[in-house]
Amino acid sequence: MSHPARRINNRVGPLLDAAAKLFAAKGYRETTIRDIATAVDMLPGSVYYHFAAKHALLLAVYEEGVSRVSARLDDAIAGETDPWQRLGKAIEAHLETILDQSDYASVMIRVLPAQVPDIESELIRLRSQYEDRFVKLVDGLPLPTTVDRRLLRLMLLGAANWTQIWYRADGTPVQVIAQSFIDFLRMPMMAQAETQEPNRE
Amino acid sequence: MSHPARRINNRVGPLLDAAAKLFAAKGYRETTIRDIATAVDMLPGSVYYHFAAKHALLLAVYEEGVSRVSARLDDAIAGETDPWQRLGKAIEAHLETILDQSDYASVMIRVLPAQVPDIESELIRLRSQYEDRFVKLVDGLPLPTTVDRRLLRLMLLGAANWTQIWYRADGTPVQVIAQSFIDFLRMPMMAQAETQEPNRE
Amino acid sequence: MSHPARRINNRVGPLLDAAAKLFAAKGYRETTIRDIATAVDMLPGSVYYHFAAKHALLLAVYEEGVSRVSARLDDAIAGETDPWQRLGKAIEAHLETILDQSDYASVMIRVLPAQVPDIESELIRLRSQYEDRFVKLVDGLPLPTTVDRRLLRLMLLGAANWTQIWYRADGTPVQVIAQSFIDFLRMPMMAQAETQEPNRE
Amino acid sequence: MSHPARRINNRVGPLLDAAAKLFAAKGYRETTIRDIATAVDMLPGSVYYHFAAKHALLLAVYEEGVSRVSARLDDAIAGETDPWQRLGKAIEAHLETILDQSDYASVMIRVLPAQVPDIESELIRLRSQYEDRFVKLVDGLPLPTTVDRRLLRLMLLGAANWTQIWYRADGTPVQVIAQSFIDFLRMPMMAQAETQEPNRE
DNA sequence: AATGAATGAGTCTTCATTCAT
DNA sequence: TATGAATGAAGACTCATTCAT
Repeated sequence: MSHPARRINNRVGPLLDAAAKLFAAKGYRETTIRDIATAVDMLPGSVYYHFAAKHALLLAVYEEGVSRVSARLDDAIAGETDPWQRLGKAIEAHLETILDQSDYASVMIRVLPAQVPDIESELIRLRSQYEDRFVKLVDGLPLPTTVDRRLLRLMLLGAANWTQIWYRADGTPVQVIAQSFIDFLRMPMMAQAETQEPNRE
Repeated sequence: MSHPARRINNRVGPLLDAAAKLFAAKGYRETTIRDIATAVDMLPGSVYYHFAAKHALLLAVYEEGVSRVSARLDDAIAGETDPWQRLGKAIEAHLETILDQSDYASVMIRVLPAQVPDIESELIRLRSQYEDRFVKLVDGLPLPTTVDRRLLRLMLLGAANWTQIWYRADGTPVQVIAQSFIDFLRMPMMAQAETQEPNRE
Repeated sequence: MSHPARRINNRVGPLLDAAAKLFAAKGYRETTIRDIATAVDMLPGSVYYHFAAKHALLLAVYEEGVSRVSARLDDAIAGETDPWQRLGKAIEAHLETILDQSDYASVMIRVLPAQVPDIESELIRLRSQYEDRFVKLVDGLPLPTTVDRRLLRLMLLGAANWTQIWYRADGTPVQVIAQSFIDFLRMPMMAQAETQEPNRE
Repeated sequence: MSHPARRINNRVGPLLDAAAKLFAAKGYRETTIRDIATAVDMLPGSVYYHFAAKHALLLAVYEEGVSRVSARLDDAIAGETDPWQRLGKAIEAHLETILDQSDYASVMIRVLPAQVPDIESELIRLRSQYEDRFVKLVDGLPLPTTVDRRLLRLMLLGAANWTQIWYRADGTPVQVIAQSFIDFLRMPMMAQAETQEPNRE
């Protein structure tokens, strides 16, 4: 009752949004507190009323980022039972979130924990909290025992994360990218290739 | 050969080496001119006798990086004729260079052109000059016509570049990583999986 | 009794207590309004409802400090008639108050008027209001006319105030320190020394 | 040969002088890097070419301060053999240095180690390095065994250091102050007082 | 009586860069 | 070739203070 409208007129939300957008677009070091403050029409010093340090802002963004991709991913695979379908949906959700839907999630991929020593361990923890989902997803795949599942996961996730470097919103749709990545792994390229180039051995 | 004048002055070499090592280890923004100068027992101001700006150092490193991976890659695929073998060797050379052998090449992967607006376009040009090799390599692959070769290349290269994030020198050997990446694409996982689940056709 | 209005509001007391404790422990500059507010479970802005400025808080603490040491001292010498005894008791009261019993009094010794230009003169006035007692005390001493009573007082008070720098609650008791200081002045050290080293001339 | 005139055009000297003067006059916290820089006609940032941090400046001042008072004191007592004479000369040297002759030495007395946590221990070490001289000086005194030499020293040094609070260059000369402090301790005040007021009871 | 939210002036510090020597 | 000494613009952060509610 004494704080009926705690959320009203809350500047923390916009502040985080601005931080997320800028961290995602320019990187952590390249973004200044002034940039963020200006974006929400504040003075630099005022930011410190809400966050004790620049890295506290990043941490909050990271947490929200993890929270969002995680939720999005869990949602996406909720209905699926086929292991490959599940992984496909997961990658699709991953890409959609980090490329299109959430600056928070983008930051989580773009900013490396090692760049912010003050909170490196927290950042690492948050990241793996999310990436663990892929461990399980890949573990669920019906694969020959010879396949190194860890490498498979790292390959897929690496490829997905690297899309941040080349993805353009006006190019190949995210869904196509995601589906292609999965297909590249599932489809027997060699076999097909051999069909193309009949063996004459 | 490509830098005849550079050999005349024996300080430029060490300077670039130091810059490459530091850019690779800490990143561009995180590395100061003083860091680099100190590493070669110079004073910050002295660096400017050799390079007009910090970004000129980066550019030189990038050039050398491209030069080195390119040479290494060309060398690696020189003897190979089989398209998949060629790509495999290329990825192996790529990974070996950026992970183990050359700080110059590491920088080329680690430092994003957009981080250095002053020379962004040159950096992009240098990158693609190298990556074009993979365009050709993937084009050379015997693939079903349905395969989007651009996406295939981006996936493979993305996965390869992202290894910088998780690779540890005392873990899985580079060659194994490279070969696995190729195998994941060539081998019909679905089919194999079905093999695992014996076909009752 | 001396602050009838102050009792009405029960927040001013704790506020001053906290300010006194912090000023005494860390110094004036080193203590922030937030430190003080936090100590009484308030917000920084709320402090300004009670005090117009940080230095107003200090002034109030100073006043209370002077009031406390003065009362304590007056009390201590009330029954004494022997001038040296009176001085001894005074020093003892002084030390007890500034070292052990009152953060308010500590502040009065620790914080120099010159550190707070806004209220420098008030602070000086308050200090001397207290120190004047020692002027009288020393004036009351039966001393050779050659003795510069001002210097004697300044020496004694200086020595007493400086105890703040080295005093530890678990070391020499305050009473012993006070008595020693007086004894050092009264006792004929030279003569005693000569007694110790009997002249055998 | 390559640095024949290393000391020529040296700004470190003036810089330290300015720092010492300002620290002595206003205190450590109250003095800004800008104050110091302005005093030597520099920009704030330039100070950092010579000293890595504000507290590094203070440390250098402290060291020089200790060095100066120590030398001055050692010099002053060099010729003296009588223990009280030696102590007297020492106090005189002490007071002259911290009151009149050296801002460096003043700082050493004025700025408390606890005010600068970063270098607190070094500051304490430097202080005691100097104060140890007084331990020896007081130990050398022919005193009744009942006298607590530690307290005697602390009293004397405390009184001396506190002169910084009240000393005015146009008042009692330093030599007189020093001599009086010693006399107060040596002379049998009680006895003299009794002489002055012969008991006729 | 107190709070939440800010302000703005100022703090120490960093760092790419310059330039006379 | 290189250095010593700076510059200046910017960076993160601090803190006493204000004020509408």
